[in-house]
Amino acid sequence: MIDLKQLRDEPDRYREGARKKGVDVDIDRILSLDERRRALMTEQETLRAEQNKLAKEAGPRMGRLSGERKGADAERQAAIDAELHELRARPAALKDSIQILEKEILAISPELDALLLSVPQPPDADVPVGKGAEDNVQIRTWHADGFDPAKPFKAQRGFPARTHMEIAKRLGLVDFERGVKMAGSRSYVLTGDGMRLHQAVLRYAFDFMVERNGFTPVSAPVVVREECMVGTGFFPAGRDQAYHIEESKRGSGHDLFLTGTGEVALMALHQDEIIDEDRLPLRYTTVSTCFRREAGAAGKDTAGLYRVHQFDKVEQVVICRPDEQESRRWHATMIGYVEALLQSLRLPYRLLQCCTGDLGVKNADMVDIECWMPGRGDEGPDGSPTGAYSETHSASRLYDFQCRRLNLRVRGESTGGKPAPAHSLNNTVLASPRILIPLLEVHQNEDGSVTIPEPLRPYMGGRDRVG
RNA sequence: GGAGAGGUGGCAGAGUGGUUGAAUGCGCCGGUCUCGAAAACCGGUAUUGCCUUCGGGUAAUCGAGGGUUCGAAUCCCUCCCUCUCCGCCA
Repeated sequence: MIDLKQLRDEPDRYREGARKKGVDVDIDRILSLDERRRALMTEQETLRAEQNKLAKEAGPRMGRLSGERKGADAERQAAIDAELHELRARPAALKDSIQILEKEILAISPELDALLLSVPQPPDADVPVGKGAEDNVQIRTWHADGFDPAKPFKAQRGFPARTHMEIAKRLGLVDFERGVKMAGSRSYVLTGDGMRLHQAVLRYAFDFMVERNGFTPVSAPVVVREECMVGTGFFPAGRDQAYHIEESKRGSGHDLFLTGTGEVALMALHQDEIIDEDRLPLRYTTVSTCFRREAGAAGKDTAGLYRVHQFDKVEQVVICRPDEQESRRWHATMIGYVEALLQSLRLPYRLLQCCTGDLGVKNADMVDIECWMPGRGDEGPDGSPTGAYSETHSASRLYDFQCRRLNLRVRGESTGGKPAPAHSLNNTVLASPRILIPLLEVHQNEDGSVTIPEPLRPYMGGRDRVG
C-alpha cells in the first residue's frame, strides 16, 4: 500500500507510476474521496469533543440529581425533572448529528480503501519503461566453461538436445498421465530418481541459505487467512491465482487461501508487529509447497514441468530498515546468492532487468533470473529444439509498500524513535520441479543418462549420475 | 465432535456504568548516588487519524462488528480467536 499522505503531496508521482506500470487507477477519485472523508471526520470530531465535555461536566450532575429525586417532594421532583430534561437535550442532539456523519463516512470508506489498495508502487526512476516481458533488458549472462547457450547444443555436446519430458520418461522420473488422472491438467507425479532429485535440489538450496548465508530457517503455514494475502500485496489483484478454501460456507470459521509462495508466510509472520531496529535485518528462508491456479494461462506451457499447479520452492526474504540504499544493497546481495547457487550447479543463466510494465503492483524494481533450458524454444532445422532462457527466479525490491500493508514496523534511531514501516525484499532461491528442466536438459548425456552436479551428490546417496 | 475458561499497554496482570488511555509489577529510557557498576530512590515510557502559529490541540482504539445509555474496557447481541479437559487422529 502506498502512503496516502504522500499521494496527497505528490499525486503526479503516483499517476506517472501507474501509467508506467500500465495500471489503470483513478487518482483524482481517491483525492476527492479522501478530502471529503477528512472534512466529515473533522466535523464529527468537533461534535465528539463537545459530547465528551458534556459527559464529563453534566453527566455527574445528572447522576446526583437522579439520586436526589428519589427522596425529594413533588415540587422539588418537578424542578429536577425539568433540569434533567434540559441536560439531556444537548447530548441527544449531538449524538444524532454524529451518527449522521458516521453514516456518510461509512459510505465513502469502502470505495476509498479499495482504491488505495489498488494504487501500485511507483517504479524506481532507473527501471526501464516498457509494456511487458518483451521490453525487459538483459543485464548479464553466465555459463560454465564448455557449455555456451549462444552456440547450438549439438555443436557443443555432439548430440541433439532432448527435452526434459523425453529424459524424464526414459529414466522414469515423472508420471504425467497419473498426475492428470488424479488432479487434472498441470499435475504430475515425481517418481524414483525424479523425486530424489527434487528433494536433493530443494534441500541443497535450503542448506545453502542457512549454512552459507546465515538465513533463519522457517516452516510456516501455506494455508492462510485473507489478511495475509492482502497484507503481502497478492490480493486483491491476484485473487484469481489463489485456491480458496471456503470454510465459512460450512457455517463456522473463516475462509482460507493456499499460498502461491513462501513469501506470504515469511512476511506475514510479523504482521502487526513493531520490531526493534537492532533485531534487523531479519533474514528468513523457507521451503514450502506453492499452489497456483494459473488462471488466464490456459493453453500456455501445458506440457511438462514448466507451469504446474503445485510445486515446492525455497524462498528468501529480507526485512530491513527503511532506507533506500540498504534495500538496494540487499537486492543485489540476494541476487548474488542465487547466482552463486546456479553457478555451483553449473546451470547457464541470465539476469533480466524487468521493465515497468512487468513489475506488478508491489515492486519498485524487479530482476528476473532465467536459466537456459535446451529443450525449450522453437524447433531448429534438425528437428530438435533450439533452447531458450526461461524464468526460474524473481527478485523483488518493495521498499515499505508491503510492510505498510502488513502494518509491520520498525522502531529505533533510524526512525527517530517512532515506528515506521520496514522495507522488504524477496527472491526465489530455487523452485522445483521447474529447476529440474534445466538440470536434466543441461546435464544430459548422449547415452540418455544425466550427470548429477557435484553439490547434489551428497543428497543423492553419493551417486554422480541418474540412469 | 462434547464440556468449560478466557481475549486489556513490550510482557505479566487489576479493573462490572462517570476525569480509566487505563492501577500495580516487570522490562525499557533518563536522573540522583558511585572511581565505575549493582542495589536503592526519583522521573519518564502505547498506537493511529485529523488540525497545528510545531508549543501542542483533538478524536479513535481494552479480539472484531453491532446495540443499550447523556456517558461503555465495564451491560446486551453476533462473529472470530486462544487455552484446558474428554473423544478421535498423522
